[in-house]
Amino acid sequence: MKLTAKGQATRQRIIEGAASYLRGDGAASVTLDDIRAITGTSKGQIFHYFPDGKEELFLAVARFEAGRVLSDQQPHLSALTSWAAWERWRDSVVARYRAQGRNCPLGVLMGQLNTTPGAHEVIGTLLDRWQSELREGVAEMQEAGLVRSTVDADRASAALIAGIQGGVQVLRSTGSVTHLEAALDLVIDYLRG
Amino acid sequence: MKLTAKGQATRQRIIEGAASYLRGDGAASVTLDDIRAITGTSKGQIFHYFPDGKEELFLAVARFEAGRVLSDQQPHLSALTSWAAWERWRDSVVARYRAQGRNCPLGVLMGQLNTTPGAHEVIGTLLDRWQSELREGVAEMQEAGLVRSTVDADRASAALIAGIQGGVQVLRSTGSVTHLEAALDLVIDYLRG
DNA sequence: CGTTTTCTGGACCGGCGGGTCCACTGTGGT
DNA sequence: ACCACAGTGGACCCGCCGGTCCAGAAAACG
Repeated sequence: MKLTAKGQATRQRIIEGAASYLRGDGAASVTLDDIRAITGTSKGQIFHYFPDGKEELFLAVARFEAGRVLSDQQPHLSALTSWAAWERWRDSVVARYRAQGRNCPLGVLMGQLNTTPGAHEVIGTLLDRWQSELREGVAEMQEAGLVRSTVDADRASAALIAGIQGGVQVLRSTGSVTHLEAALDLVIDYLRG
Repeated sequence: MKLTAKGQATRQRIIEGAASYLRGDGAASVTLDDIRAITGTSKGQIFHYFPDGKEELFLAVARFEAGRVLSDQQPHLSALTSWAAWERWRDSVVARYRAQGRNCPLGVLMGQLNTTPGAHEVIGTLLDRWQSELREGVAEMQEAGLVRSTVDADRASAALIAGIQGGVQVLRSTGSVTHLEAALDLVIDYLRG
């Protein structure tokens, strides 16, 4: 499908409008009609830019949001070379999710995209990238002699990912970030030895 | 509402039938008609036993499943008094979720019950109970001198809960239990000092 | 027994929401 | 200027699904 500049802009407007809607309150479930209203478009346009309909659109939004998850942690995530940097990263993660509160755009999206292969792929890619940045950070700390070399960087980064995911999940049901903080702090303490 | 013995039995059949259906494959979303077919009942019965319809029924199923989550960890969960006991508990959790695989009944249920207060309450209660058993276990280990007293039992149990939740979430998207294992093992290592 | 209450089956309804269609309006290229 | 094709609006369709209703079977109760 050929897209002119105008077309590109509209397509992007749909994706970002949907994303920003999901970031707001009261977005337990989303319909194409919601998105149409919010983005000031029409059914025709939605199916013009996303011929496969809901799934294709929602996947695009999910990819967009997944990108934000990582970029919101920058520049800290890519430079975990000192304890101070780790702390800054930890704080940025907590701040981001505290601000997000109970509304988890990706969570809602995953709930709607009922376990389609594409949905798994988006989440899988996100977690992979995320974890390898963390693993890299741990490895660098080890090379600098700041983390004992007996620590398994793979396992530690996996535990961080799990802790964050779980912390966010708890945040979604209880509205509290204490679990997220506990998980992050405990793993960092573990790395400190 | 008065329920005869027969009525009780039917009601329970509906709940357990729905639960067992959710435990199986291909249950990305569930409709009342699915449940009707599976449990060999009729619309009339469903609304007879669950006058508030879908939400009431699904909450009942969620409570049932939440109970299973804890009872599946027994007797280990309530007797975390030695490192061997902790290992047995860890193994039982991993085994349970490995067997469950990608199908997370509670996860699906939460996806359908769109953030109703009742849903949060069920999850909140489950996590509270779970975490206090763990905190109790950590405290007992400290009293026995097996865990250093500087460890914050509250934080450690919160981190465990987060790690488990996140591990299960990763399992749901990737099909792998490595994150769950990493989180559990790292926290237990941390407790060991 | 009879009667009252519970239990069961299933036809039916209404609206919600994804998806289709088509006519109309730009816009870019030659 | 024209034409082909991208972009836009919105009416319309239809299957799904939660929920209603009622009639009849079956218990419980006196």
